[in-house]
Parts: sequence; structure tokens; C-alpha cells
Amino acid sequence: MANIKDIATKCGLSVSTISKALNGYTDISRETKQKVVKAAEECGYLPNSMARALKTNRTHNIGVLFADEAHSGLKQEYFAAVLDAFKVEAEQSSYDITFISHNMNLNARQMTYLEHCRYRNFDGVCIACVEFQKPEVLELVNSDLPVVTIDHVFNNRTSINSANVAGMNELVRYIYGMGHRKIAYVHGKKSAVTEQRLTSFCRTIQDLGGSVPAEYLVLSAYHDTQATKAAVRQLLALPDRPTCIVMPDDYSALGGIEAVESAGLRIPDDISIAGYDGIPLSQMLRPKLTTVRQDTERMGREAARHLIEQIENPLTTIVESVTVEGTLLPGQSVAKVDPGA
Amino acid sequence: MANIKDIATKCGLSVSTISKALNGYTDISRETKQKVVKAAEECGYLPNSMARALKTNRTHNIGVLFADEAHSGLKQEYFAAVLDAFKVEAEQSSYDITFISHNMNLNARQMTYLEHCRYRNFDGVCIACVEFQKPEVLELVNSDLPVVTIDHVFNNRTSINSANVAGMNELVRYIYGMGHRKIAYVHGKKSAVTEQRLTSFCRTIQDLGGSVPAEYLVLSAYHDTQATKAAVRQLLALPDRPTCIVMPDDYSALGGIEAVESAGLRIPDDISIAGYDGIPLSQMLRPKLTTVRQDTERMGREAARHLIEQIENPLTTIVESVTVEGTLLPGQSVAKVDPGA
DNA sequence: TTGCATTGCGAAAACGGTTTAGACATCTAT
DNA sequence: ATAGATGTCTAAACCGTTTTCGCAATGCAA
Repeated sequence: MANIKDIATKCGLSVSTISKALNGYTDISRETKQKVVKAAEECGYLPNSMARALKTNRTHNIGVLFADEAHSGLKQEYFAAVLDAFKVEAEQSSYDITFISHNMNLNARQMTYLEHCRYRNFDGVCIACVEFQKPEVLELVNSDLPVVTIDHVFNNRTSINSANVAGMNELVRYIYGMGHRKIAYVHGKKSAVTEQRLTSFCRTIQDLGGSVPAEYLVLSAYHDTQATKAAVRQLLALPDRPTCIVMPDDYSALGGIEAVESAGLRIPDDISIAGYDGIPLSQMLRPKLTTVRQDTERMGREAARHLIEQIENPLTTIVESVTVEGTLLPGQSVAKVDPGA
Repeated sequence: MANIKDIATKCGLSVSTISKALNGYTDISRETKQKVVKAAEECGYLPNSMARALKTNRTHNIGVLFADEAHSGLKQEYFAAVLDAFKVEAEQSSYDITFISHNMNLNARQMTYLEHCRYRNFDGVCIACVEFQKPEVLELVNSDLPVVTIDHVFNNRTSINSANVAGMNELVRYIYGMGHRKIAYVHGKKSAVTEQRLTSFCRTIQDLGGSVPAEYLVLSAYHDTQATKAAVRQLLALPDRPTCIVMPDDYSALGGIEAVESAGLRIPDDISIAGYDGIPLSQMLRPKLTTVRQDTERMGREAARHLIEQIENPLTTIVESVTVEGTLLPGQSVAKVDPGA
């Protein structure tokens, strides 16, 4: 509750001296500084971040956009893990994080994301798990705020990207190496991530000398067990059924697994299954899921590091796309089969 | 970027008039108000939350403490869901939410949670998923800030609590009703929640005329599949093995299930299993897990509602403990057995 | 006409800091 | 002795609001 003025009178010094003493200015003598620090400690003095921000135009607060109305990032293990790592790294540099929303109201209407960021004076913004093409998101991306995006590349913005192309390539090669030639892919809804995985999936198979029939590519949705269940059903009903199915992600793979099992098939004996994400759950399943672990820890930390770098050195930092490699988790859900079959 | 002064000169009015016009003061004529609102709109004016907070001592920002060094609430589906609901409700009342941490540094040392809250001028605080007895948490709880706690009761604070006693009672009665008489409980580490469930577990069995041998109560930890796996192993090795095991929570149940299956037993034919939480995952498992669904949606919303009520009506609001009922999800992991066996 | 509410607006003092420009004393070199 | 350099501190402006109080103009009743 004590403010800088209280300390000043207590020390018999001016307000400016207190401020300088506390902020490491060099034109304050050693003794004065010590006296001030001691007095501040005694009074339980805490600077007022609002007053400070008002004057300096820096809040040490980062806005994170981790959900729009469609998906809540918090409920998806992948994004929750990224956010968690982001938070840890940001806090280590003394930045707080606040959720961005557009539910704050301004007069009658609601604020856009950008307006919200301006209102709160965020020093920078991290965007993930949204539909990146929505005008409201674009407005934010094209603003003059420091921005880092996760899993989506804009040419004018730094982004942190999971290595989807390499990851899918590795996964497909593994599956191929196990002998599979009829591999289907139940993919998520259109997004940068989906496109990368999808093209990598197709190209890798082609590179290996195979081909992908159109009916082996089925649209589902991320994190949606029901949609994936339906998609897998559709695949199982095919006259020339695939021997292995790659799911949109580990969680929705549960839906796929259910479809497979309710069709009386066993994994991996009768049909093989692979996921994507490598969330802890995937390795708790039996059989352990064959999947690609995305390095959420590194993604979150890199995002925070790059954003803070951008905030603190706006002139010298350059736009870049960081790619974070994943790891193949072989699991046991893909069986060794005879390629000739 | 435009501020209130710009609007003032643009309108040929004073700064105070602009402020009043924009904030619904009644001593401003209808025409002036319209003129001001129009000008503000044209300039893309946004109030500066820092300046406003500095003056009014209200930030419209809520601090949430959802993790300490031990657990990160974000990574647990239960807490992530509660937080998500909290966020939605808070945003609807135009409150933002910011994570509380003690990693911000003040001079040389780190801020305590309370100091962080004061520094940021949070209007109120929501606490969950922490060790409630830690001095640093207590300091926050006993401060003069509006506080709401989740799943822990302090006598001077409003709390939102999942109905653990009723939930466990219902679960045990269901299991008992299925014929089980040898029911074990692998429980989480000591906490208010654990104590409630544990006493409810024991009392219910006693009320039903049964008894709980000491070796049927095994300590594990929440959200820890390895610990739970070990605990279940221990139970399976017992000379008089239980016919049903209740797990700490749905997620750690995965560890229990693994222990059971790797012992060559089948669920529910050879042994029955129950969880707690009712997270979506539990119903994706085969067999579907018998569990108690906690109403995370309501818990989060109630927490936000009560906190905001407290913030906005500090004098009239009273301390209360809200209990949020859960729902038994019967699932198929508890088999019907012969009570005489 | 006078007196008194009422209405609509503005001046100015906060809120709690940061930061620039300069005051003043002391020291150093000439 | 003097000019400049150095070290330490202060005054004051400023950041963008809110809010109290005062004032002028108007309306209305007496």
C-alpha cells in the first residue's frame, strides 16, 4: 500500500531519487540506494504496474489467443501443453500472460481482438489454435504489435511450427517399412497443418513408389472422436480396405479405434492404426499408439523466447519461421505385414 | 491511439465532458453525448485501461492460480475444463484473466503470489489445483482481496466444491449394488478432496454393512499413471484380492488398467474398475469406465459468478460453500457379481 | 423583478509512477 | 583563482483517465 512518495518522505529524499534508486540508475550514491532499498523493504513497497505502464508504455504482459468460438485450446492436450510451456518461459522473463478475447465490451459493441490488445496494452501477442484466416485474426496479425504465431506461417510474422512435413514423412516411412502398402489418412479440417501433413503423406507414399487412391483420404476433424469414428467406418466399408489408417491426432484416434473394434477387428492384428501428437495418453493405450510426438515443450518455450526477443529488441529482430522437430513413437499399433498381401 | 484529449479538442469540449459522455454520466446533454460518441468512433478511440485502473483502482482483471510447481493445472483435463468455463463466464462480464505466478521478480527476490496480485492490481482471485496449506497460498487466502477457492474450503472464503461425498457415496452404492463386497480404493495424495472421498468411501461401505480392510486403501497420486499402476499391482498381489478397485481419477485409471491387464486379468470379467472425474476420455475407453462425472462447466461458471459478485458487491456478499453435484456414469467397467462369492 | 432549482459543462486535482533537464557542491587541471 | 568535469540529487512535466466542485445559463414560481 505504500507508494513511492511514502518512501520519499520516510527517507527524506525526493520522489525521483527513490524511483532512480529502485530502478538501477547510476547517478545515485551507494549509501542512498541502500537506504532506499531498505526503507522500501520495510514498508512492503510494491511498484504500481498501472502507473508504471501508463508512463513507460510497457506492461510486461503478453496476450495469448488460444481459442476462438469453435475450439477451446485449453481442452486440447496439445495446445494446453504448448501454453503451459509458453507460460513457464514467459514468467521466467517476468512477463505475465492474459487471455485475449473479444467479449470485452466497448460502448454497445464488442471489442475485436486487436482492440482488446490495445485496451490492455499488451507488449506482444501469441496466436495459436484459431482459424487464421478470419478477418479479426488477420487484423491482429497485421497490426504493429509484436506477434508470434504457432503452427501457421504468415510472411510478415515470426512463427513456431511443428515439423509436420518431416513428421508425417517419418511416420509414413515407418508404416511403409512395416510392409503396409494400403495406407489411408483420416485428416483434420483444412488448415496449414492439415495441408502440410496431407501433402507430405501423399508425396512420401509416391516417393516410395506407392499411390494413394482418393477414397483413402477422408475428411474428419481434429479432436473429434465422433467424426473420426464415422470416417474410419467409411474406410472399413471400402471394397479394398486399407491395412493401416493414420488418424488426425491421438485423441480422435480413440474414435477410430472404437470404430475398428466395433467392427470386430483387432489392432494391430487385423488392421493397423497410427496417431499424431504423442500426448501421454497415446502411450497409455494398449496397444501403445504408433504416433509422432510433437515437442510441445520446445514449441511453447521458443514461442515465448521469440516473442520476448521481438518485444525487447524491436529493431534488430527478424521475422523467421522456426521449425520444431518431432519424434516418432513406434508404439505397437502398427503391425508388420507382408507387402505382397 | 487517439486519447480522450484528442476527442476533446476535436469536439471543442473539455476532457471531463468527454469522459462523462463516454461513461454514461447524466449531466451531459443528449446531443453532446451523441457528438462525442460519434467522434470517438471515428477516431477509433479506445480507453486506456492503465490510466483508468490507476484512477479507479479497478482493473477488471482477475488473477487465477491454477498451478504451483508441483502440478500444472493446464495439463489436467479436469482443471483445464474448469478454467475454460471460468474464463467464458468471466469474459461475459467483461473481466479478463491473468495467471498468477511467483516468478515475477522484485529487486533481487521473487514476488509472492499476493505481491504479484497487488502489483497487478487484480480485482479478485481464483485459486485451484494448488497445495492449499502452503504459506504462500495462505497469505493470499487471508488477504483482503476477493477470493474464491475451488475444491477446498476455508472458513473465511467462498468456495466452489465438487460434491465428493455424495459422488463417492453414489459410486460405492452402485458398485455395491452390482454385488461387490470387496472394494478397494486407490486414493490420491492427502488433500481436502481426498479426505472427503476417502471418508465417504469408508462410511458408505460401513452404512451398507460392509467393512474396509486397511490393505484395501492404498495411497497413490492424482493424474499419475505410474503410481496408480504400482498401487494396483500391490492390490492384485493381496491374498484376498478385491473384486473392484476405485481409482484416484479417470486418467490415472489408465495406469490401473494397465496393471490389471498385464496381470492377465480382464475388465470387468475378472476384476472391476471405477474412476472419478468423468472426463471425455473415460467414455472413450473400452469398456467404458464406470465413474462420476464432475460438472466442470458449472464449477467454473459458479466460481466466476461468485467471485465477480464479491468484487462488485463487497459489502453485501456473504461467504458460502457452493457444492456442485456430479453424475454417476455407469459405464461397463464394473461387472455384476454374486455377493456371496 | 427577485430568488431558487435545475441543467450542462469545465477546471483542476488527483492516481503513482518515470524521466529529462538542470541545480549544486566538490574535485581536477590549468 | 578559475574553468570545466564529475557526482548526487531535485523539480517538474508527463502518461490518460476519473471525479469533485464550481459556475453560468436557463426555467420557473412568487
